[in-house]
Amino acid sequence: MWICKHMNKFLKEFKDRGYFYQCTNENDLSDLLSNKSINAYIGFDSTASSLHVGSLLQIMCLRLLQKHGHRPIVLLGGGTTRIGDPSGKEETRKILTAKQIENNIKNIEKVFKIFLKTSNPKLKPIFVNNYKWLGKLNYINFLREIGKHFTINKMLSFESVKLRLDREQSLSYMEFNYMILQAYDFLELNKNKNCMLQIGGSDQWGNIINGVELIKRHSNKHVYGLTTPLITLASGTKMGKTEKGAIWLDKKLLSPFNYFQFWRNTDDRDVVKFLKMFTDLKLSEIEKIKGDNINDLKMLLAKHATEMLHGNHETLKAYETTVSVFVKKEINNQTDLPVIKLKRKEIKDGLSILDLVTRAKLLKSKSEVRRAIKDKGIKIDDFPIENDDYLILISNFKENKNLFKLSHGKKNHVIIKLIN
RNA sequence: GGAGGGGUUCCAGAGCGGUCAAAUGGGGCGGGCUGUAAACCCGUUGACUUCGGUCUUCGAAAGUUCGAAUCUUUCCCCCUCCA
Repeated sequence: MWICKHMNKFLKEFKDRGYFYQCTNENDLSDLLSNKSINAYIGFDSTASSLHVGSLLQIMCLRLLQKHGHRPIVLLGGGTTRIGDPSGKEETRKILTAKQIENNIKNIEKVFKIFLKTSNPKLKPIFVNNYKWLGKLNYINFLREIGKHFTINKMLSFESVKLRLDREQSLSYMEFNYMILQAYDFLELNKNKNCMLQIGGSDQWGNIINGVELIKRHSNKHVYGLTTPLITLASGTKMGKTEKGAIWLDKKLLSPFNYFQFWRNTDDRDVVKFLKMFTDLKLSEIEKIKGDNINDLKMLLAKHATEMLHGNHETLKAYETTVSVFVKKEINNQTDLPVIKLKRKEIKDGLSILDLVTRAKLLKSKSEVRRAIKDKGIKIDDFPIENDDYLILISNFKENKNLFKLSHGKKNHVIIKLIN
């Protein structure tokens, strides 16, 4: 434990928060981080139009870096996304068009501008797109300058490659080159942005090492790699994707209320871990409160996590909606729940509950609604609908209230509002 | 190049001429218990329905048959073994 005394503060917190998986030359890295302010990068996939919580740990790493006076470089892979990383993938990925990728990058940048906002110009994130250099590569020069540093023997031994070969799944030459390109990215960032460290998920270890070694051979400089663990939930699934879809970090794709609910519904066993990982609460503080009521902790987690992404105002709304839906069981106009508007004339002769539930997107088909009704799973203001021939009428709207709550199960609610 | 095995509903995986919208398990969804947990228990899990049924699904196309996921032919794709 003698190392701890000297351990760099950033690294210490990195470990204490549970971000650490492995790193190259820890002692040297620790010294470097203590002695000066460095630039460090993480590459993000640009295959989707936004990021989801699966990338949040990485983002938090950059945030922590910034907090300790280092500057984050965000690499959005316009070049490598055109290739597709074979790591952890069983099949060749779909190739996106240049236009799609550019749009994705633009949208993803917004996420970082939120999480990495700072008033210190020296710590502002640097955004880079590797298409800028990868797109210009000259094949012959590249082979001579970079390719000579890679042996096929070694490349074949990488987990990502081995897996595909062992299973006799095809691995295209294009994908096989992915790791070289990522290594080249690091070299490029080292040369032009003085980047000394690459961080990534543990599945990126091989790719990161390649970069570290390439820089050593090519430029005779020492740089470092650091990886984070793959987070699996206590329930055993991967973080970020639920049955209902990905937990997007974009309110157009997932409302702040649903984002809040995602955190509120964290498994008991993960709560303290997530408080450390995904909030800015001090570790000493978390130690103090970790024995508190588990549901209070979940609310705290949800509040902090949502606030970081969606801001104060949206979080308050999400919080109040949560309280009104799950605690007070009342609804009001200031709700974050989706609102479906009904015109008076639409319900004059009655509107089928089947149509209303599908229109509210609580369920996809009328058959599903019928089944749900049989199971007592469709409720209006918490009273289960008994029959699937139920009709919505003006009388459903109580006096001096022009709305009611329509629910599927305990967690899916929609406000139905009467308009003229 | 030779020999064989297979593609089934979200996934795994039965079915091998009618009783098959298709066993079973997982997952999902709903209900119960609770704490908007976990575990457990129950129900449900193609679409439309006037609840009588109707329509679309078993790799693709064509065919045999009163009738096909099940048989035949062609095509596409996977896998195992031998060279």
